[in-house]
Amino acid sequence: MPELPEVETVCLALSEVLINSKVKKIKIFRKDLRWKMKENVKLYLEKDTLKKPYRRGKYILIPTFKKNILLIHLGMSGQIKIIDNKKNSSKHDHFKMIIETSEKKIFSIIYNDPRRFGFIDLLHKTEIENHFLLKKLGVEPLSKDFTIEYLKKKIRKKSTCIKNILMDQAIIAGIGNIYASEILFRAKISPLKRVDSLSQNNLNQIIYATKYILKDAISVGGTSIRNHLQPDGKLGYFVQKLKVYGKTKETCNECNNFITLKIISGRSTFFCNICQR
DNA sequence: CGGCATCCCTGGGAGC
DNA sequence: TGCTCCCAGGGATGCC
Repeated sequence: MPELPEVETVCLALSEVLINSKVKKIKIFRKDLRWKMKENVKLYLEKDTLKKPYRRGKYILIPTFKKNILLIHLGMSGQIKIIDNKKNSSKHDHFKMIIETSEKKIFSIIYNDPRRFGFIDLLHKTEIENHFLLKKLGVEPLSKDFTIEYLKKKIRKKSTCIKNILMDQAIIAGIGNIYASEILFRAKISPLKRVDSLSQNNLNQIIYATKYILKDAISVGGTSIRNHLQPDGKLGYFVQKLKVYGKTKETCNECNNFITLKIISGRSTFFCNICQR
């Protein structure tokens, strides 16, 4: 499921219950996710108290009072569930954290991931800068640092198409396959357009569209497709606002031309070949 | 170095 | 209904 807006939605939902919650118990059902989960996740986290979660790219980071950080990546199929403590665990629940909130309520936080492309890690606050996954990440697209100067610098000497740039986590952190298509439709630029042929105006359109689409998606709880739900079980309504993603049997709402599907770097890419140039 | 293919894993939907 | 095939929102790795 999870691109930046979905991960942000998860962070917001976790913030509601996690801040100042005490970790009563950790249960690890499976360690072999994308990388093997370390034993210290359980050792260090139990009895610690959690602080406000935040997001970096598609990673969720949950700091603790003992200056550790719980790092969660949802991969392709990972979900966080906030549920009643008494509920039985389901298939593909790999990690469970029982917490007691500052109001003495008990919840289970579940990490469920059928494909196990996700990852859970625990690191000390000081290790954040050098973490092998986090240190590669590019700019936050919703931050002030995502500027035309930044983008120009990053695409200099590159010849690949703009869609690959939007999806490159080392350049912009958090955009995945759905939002790359939606952003480029909004910007009216073809996903196939080589970055060395983009005008100043094109780059500005891309930056504007990126911020617009991501903010809009966050405001409605992300996109629910393929069973992905928000942590409280609610749907994310951006699925109703998708203009091109998965719409090959439908027409462009601007020009009535059928939406085109093309595989770019192995990923399905949707666009209107009339409106997007 | 850049760009692309391949691989990790399971489930759901399409098509027969 | 049941089987097979293909596809899936991520990202590291290895090859050219």
